Amino acid sequence: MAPTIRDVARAAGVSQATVSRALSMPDLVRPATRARVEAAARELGYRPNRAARGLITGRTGNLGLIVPDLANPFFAAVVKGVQAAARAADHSVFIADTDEEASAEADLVRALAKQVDGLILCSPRAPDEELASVGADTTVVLMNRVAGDRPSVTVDNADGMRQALEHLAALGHRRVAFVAGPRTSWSNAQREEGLHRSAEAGGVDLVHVGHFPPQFEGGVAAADLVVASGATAVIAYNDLVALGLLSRLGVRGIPVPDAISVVGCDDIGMSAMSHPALTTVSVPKRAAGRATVGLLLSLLNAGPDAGPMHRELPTQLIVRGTTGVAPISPTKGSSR
Amino acid sequence: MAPTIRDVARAAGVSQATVSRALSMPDLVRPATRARVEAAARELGYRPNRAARGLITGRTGNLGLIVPDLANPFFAAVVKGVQAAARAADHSVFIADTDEEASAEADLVRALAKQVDGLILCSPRAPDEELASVGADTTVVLMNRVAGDRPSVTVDNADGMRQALEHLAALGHRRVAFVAGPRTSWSNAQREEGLHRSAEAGGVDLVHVGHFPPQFEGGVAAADLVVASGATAVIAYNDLVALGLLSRLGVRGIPVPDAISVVGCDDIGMSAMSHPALTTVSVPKRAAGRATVGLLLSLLNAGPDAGPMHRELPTQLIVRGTTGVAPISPTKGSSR
DNA sequence: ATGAAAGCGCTAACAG
DNA sequence: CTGTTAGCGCTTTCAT
Repeated sequence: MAPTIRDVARAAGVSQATVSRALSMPDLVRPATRARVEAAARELGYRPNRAARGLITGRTGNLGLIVPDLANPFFAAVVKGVQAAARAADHSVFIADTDEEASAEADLVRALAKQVDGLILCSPRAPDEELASVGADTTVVLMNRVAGDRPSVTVDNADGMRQALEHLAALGHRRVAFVAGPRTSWSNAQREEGLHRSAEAGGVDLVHVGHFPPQFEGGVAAADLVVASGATAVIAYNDLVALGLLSRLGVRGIPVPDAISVVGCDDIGMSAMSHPALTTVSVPKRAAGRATVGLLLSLLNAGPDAGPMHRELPTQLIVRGTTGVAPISPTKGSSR
Repeated sequence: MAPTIRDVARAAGVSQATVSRALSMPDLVRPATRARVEAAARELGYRPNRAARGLITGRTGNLGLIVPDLANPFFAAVVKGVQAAARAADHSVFIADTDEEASAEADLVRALAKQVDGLILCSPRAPDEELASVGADTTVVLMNRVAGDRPSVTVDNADGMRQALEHLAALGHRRVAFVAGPRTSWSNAQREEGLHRSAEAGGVDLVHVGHFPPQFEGGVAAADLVVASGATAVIAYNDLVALGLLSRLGVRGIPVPDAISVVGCDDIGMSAMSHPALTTVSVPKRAAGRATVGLLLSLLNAGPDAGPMHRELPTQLIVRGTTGVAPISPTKGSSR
């Protein structure tokens, strides 16, 4: 049986209350007493039971994180950022994966709400209305999503798209395709919107290519549509899709970037490894994870008026090998 | 304030104990009463406080999972398997990432031990001695590692290597390199050993190429050594390394599989997407995660004599495009 | 500065 | 079948 605070109290010859104080509010006990308590605690290998403490303080020291898909390297990176920040603040984190199913989100929130001080919903797929009703009994902050006036951390998707489009325009591209991600993704909406604005401003034709799952396979499936669209460049919802695009273009023998330029989004590790390396809009994944934990913690510690409830992190285009000058004669309708 | 069991009891006009029973041991209360309780609970949106329950039952309903690196797709897949199985058993899971640092493992175990019913250490990097002392106060099961008589779930690494080597031998390869992973990885040791045995049996020369980090960069760094070794085929510690190998070979203009064959291990999603697609030893990642949760849960429910304390899952070679017949004149010492 | 006692939300005897 | 009582490990008044 693990030692309890009573054991320590007995060993140190003080009351439970004193042990409690010595350990969590050290300046409330005489140094000599504190030393005795600390010695006894160390001796016995005492570790306070957080659940019991939580029962009374109302704080569990736990955070929850819900993501659409852990197998997606983007979310894996976010998780690492969240982890690191939580650990630094001496919190543990529950992680749950919805498998891209919007309906699972509310369930998971309910399941976790009672066991955590706060919850991070990363890129939630549920519609705004549903999101609004969720998590009444715990603090929740959104990441990669804005909904009502829920606190949130986002990245500047629109600006990233602007950078990408200006880069392509500067290379002479006048017809650019966008391979859209999940319909329910807020980031996708942001990216589309940013793209439309920039395309208009820059006199670029924007071709919208269906919605595809945010995975390699999505890109593979989208590639032929992109080619047929006559675009000389394509921006993908994310790097996974861009990589799928690259793969299918390779199979069809369409040279990148000579015949068509490709831009991804997120800058997952893998994208630097493709051949040629993928030009992509880098998103600060780890930093966003850390920032979200920071926001959540400040909310918990200082209440809702502790500062700004929204934070937006910058994005940055990274030019690598998949973008080049537009071909003289666009590959309109055929690849020859 | 969230409703407590008292609120429900009052609303239903029964005692707390009856509510507790109605909800967790339904057959101990009269159907009519049960219905009243259930109605009241639903009405109030009552959700039992698991921490409070845990305080008395000694069961938290939480599991802990510690992995070396969430950004590694292999572990991401494992995590998904663990997640799914835990959720099915109505358990939540704490996940922690050690960043490949062996010393972080013990700390994390200590931090989590009190809050979980059991802990899964996935591919722990700590030495056996250290592992033995860890987790006295909670049930821990190992995954991808055997240490003492700790319960564990592993995969048949040696057999996977055998399959890979026999495949290569059948293609005429007589000199095969192995790019080793982390020195502290048990899986790596298993793979090396399996390889040595099979190489001896099959009359194949095995060349051991240093230890490299289990990442893309590791493979990039190893490629030139492999080429210089005169091997006509190479087996990598894992797919990430194999992909790095492929990349560097591509840069050097060495055709795969014509000049050299490449085999990976793990079968992470990405490996089917390379060009050519990677031949690899598939490891049942999700299934291993599920099996580990199963073992842990049976340990918790039925005690240490509930059945076998070790499970080994099979591995399976998947032949794709990076392996082919050995070149007539091996690329001994040079690539021309 | 320290101790005694109350109680967080829940379940487990033990009566009835 | 159901209510009463005790108490899990801890923090927090309230005394002293």
